[in-house]
Amino acid sequence: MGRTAGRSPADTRRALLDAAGEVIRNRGVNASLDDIARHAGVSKGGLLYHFASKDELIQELVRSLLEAFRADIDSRLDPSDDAPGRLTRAYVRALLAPLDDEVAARKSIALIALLTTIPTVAALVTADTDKLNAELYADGLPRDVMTLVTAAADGVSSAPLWGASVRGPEFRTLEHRLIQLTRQPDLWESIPWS
Amino acid sequence: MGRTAGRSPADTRRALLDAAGEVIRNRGVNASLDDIARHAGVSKGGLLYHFASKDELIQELVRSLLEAFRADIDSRLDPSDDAPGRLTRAYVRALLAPLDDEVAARKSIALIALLTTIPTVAALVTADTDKLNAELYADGLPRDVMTLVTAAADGVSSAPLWGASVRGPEFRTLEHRLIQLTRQPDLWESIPWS
DNA sequence: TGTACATCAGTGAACGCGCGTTCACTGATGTAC
DNA sequence: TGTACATCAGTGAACGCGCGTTCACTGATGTAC
Repeated sequence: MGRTAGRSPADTRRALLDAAGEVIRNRGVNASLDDIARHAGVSKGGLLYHFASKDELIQELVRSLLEAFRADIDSRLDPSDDAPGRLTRAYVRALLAPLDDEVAARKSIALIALLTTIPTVAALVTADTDKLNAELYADGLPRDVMTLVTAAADGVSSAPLWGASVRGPEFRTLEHRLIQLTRQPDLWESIPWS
Repeated sequence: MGRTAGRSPADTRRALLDAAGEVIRNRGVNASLDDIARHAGVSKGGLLYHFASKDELIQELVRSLLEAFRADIDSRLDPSDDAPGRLTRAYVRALLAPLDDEVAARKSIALIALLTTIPTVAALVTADTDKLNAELYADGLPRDVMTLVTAAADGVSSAPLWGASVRGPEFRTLEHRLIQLTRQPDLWESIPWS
């Protein structure tokens, strides 16, 4: 098993990705490999044994974050729900879940946005976004309702980027309303717009 | 006037800030001072004559971006409109204005988000956000309507961060609907939520 | 079961390059007389 | 109006430090016999 006692290489790899996320979240994209490695209890050389370069580390980190984000959404799909809008509902739940949620995927949204600075990362993220958006558009809701609901969810989830708090009760109410709109899109469509 | 012919020191300073924005937008936060200076047609030493350090340059850049953003909102206030929600309407117009708008303020939202990585910048941005949010909360709309409308606007404006396009006609419709909700908040408040 | 050898999972020192910052110098404009 | 001097707005070479990457080495585990 090598020099490090008590954990498998796969554990070390995972620990390195987690450390990369945490350190980058705090210190920004130019956090040093030394910082990251130390955070995972490994030497810089050890980090580079697992990831051949900093680019590769970050690429893998983003991939794992995107996967976790998607898994978070999927885990919020209601198995007993196969009405139109079920994916949209899971999306809303995932993005509006309380920020102090223990699920790491939620916290990582800001991190992904941050990493998008790097061009190769941006390409990865765009591809993922396109795929998810296509699924949302095919979720069976009127396009305008889906657009409103996902935009509002995106807005709440992006607020922390600006330092705004979304802890107020109005955001819980908003979550309920958005979900209700996906269940009964007519509530929106039949508003007597002047 | 010094060595450079044809522009005042103030022009050079402005050119440096603009160059910093453009270069950082393309190359990320660790764009070099050399790149930025060259983009403004000045030597690295010349840049440092105007801004004593990279930190100071970035701080000033952010300050100018925040000011431009706020000026963009204010410029969209309708002088003939003093009904409740007038600031919220200007906010929606500013955030949903077509992305290819010539106004630089709109493009810079992603840039500010990007710069928020840097702790000192984050503090500046948070303070600005808090102030604007306080004004929005005091804009005379029911809190739930204001929360929905600004969240949706935030969501649309943050979409480019993820590589998503917001060019579709549904986003123009959304803008209209959000504005209408601020004019007649009862449209939302009187929905027969089950 | 013991021994020899290979491999795996690292360590940590050294290198080299990029970049922020410093510094000595400079040429055009403004001012005093 | 011409001359001397000060200042302003830069230039560009040099320095030094941090950080990504390389590299020679190492100790624990796995495998063959």
